[in-house]
Amino acid sequence: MNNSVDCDIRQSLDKISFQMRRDYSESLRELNLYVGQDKLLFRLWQEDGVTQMQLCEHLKCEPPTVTNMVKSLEQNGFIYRKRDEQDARVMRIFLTDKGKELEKPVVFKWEQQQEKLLHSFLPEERLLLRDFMKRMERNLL
Amino acid sequence: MNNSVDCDIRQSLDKISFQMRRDYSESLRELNLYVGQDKLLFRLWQEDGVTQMQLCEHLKCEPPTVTNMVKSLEQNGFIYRKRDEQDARVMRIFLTDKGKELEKPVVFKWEQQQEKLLHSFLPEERLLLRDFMKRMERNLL
DNA sequence: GTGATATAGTTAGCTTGCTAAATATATTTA
DNA sequence: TAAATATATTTAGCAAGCTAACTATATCAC
Repeated sequence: MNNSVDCDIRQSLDKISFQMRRDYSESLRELNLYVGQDKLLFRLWQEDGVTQMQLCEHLKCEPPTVTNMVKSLEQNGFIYRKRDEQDARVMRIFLTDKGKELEKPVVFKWEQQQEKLLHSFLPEERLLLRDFMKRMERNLL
Repeated sequence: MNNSVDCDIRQSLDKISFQMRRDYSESLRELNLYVGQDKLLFRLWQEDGVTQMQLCEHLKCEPPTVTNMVKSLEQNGFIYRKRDEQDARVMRIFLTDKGKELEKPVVFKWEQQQEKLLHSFLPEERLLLRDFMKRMERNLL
């Protein structure tokens, strides 16, 4: 029954991603963030003043999603928007001090979550698992 | 750098679940379903006339989420609601014929998705992968 | 039986996601 | 130069999720 193994894998993946998202979401609420906003901020920690279009590409989501996320993050004082001087269509997004301060605690939460997910895995198992994950990732392209 | 492997695994998992959800969501639209509704229907295919509370437990989500999903599925004619005769607080959910007919095409879509995710994996790799997934699942409890 | 508590479900309002359609600005083309 | 097209963003409205607060019904305790 090859199929039942496949089915187990799909269901397990489903449970893991659901549970991770929920746990992580709850954990981020302590920082006054919603799940997904950390990924947007991560792009800004790498390079400040990025356009919404660039955020779209990084988050692999559609423009209206970015509009909403940016609006929420701006209302909470983590970022601010500035219209580009060369091209009046584009909005550039900048971190406030409050937004910059989130980097360390967010990265710490990522590490916490990784550790929770993987604590029972030996180093060589982690390498193999990474290989499997990357292969599945490619399969979905 | 054990940490960079862990980080890769978390990010990869994130990408896989995001992409799977998106692909699957798109695929379900052909059946006029939204992602997540299939899981609710699955519970009803196993046992018709279940209460909303039981759906909550099965979906591992909160009561308002079920209220909304049930409302949407009812409006689209896949299920209907009936108040319990013994206990006037509880709502029992039943499949319509239209809802029953979805079982086969939905299961087919699950199989399609499994195959897409795993097509490059050998049978023994799938067994090992399943083991890894189950271990991660347990780690999150 | 009356009052307190527990249970089932709903409503309101927030988030991330989406699509379709609208707006504003740039660029290209005739 | 004027019209057509392309690009960046926003708005409206939908879905799954959530929490907090509410309603309605049951049950338990006195």
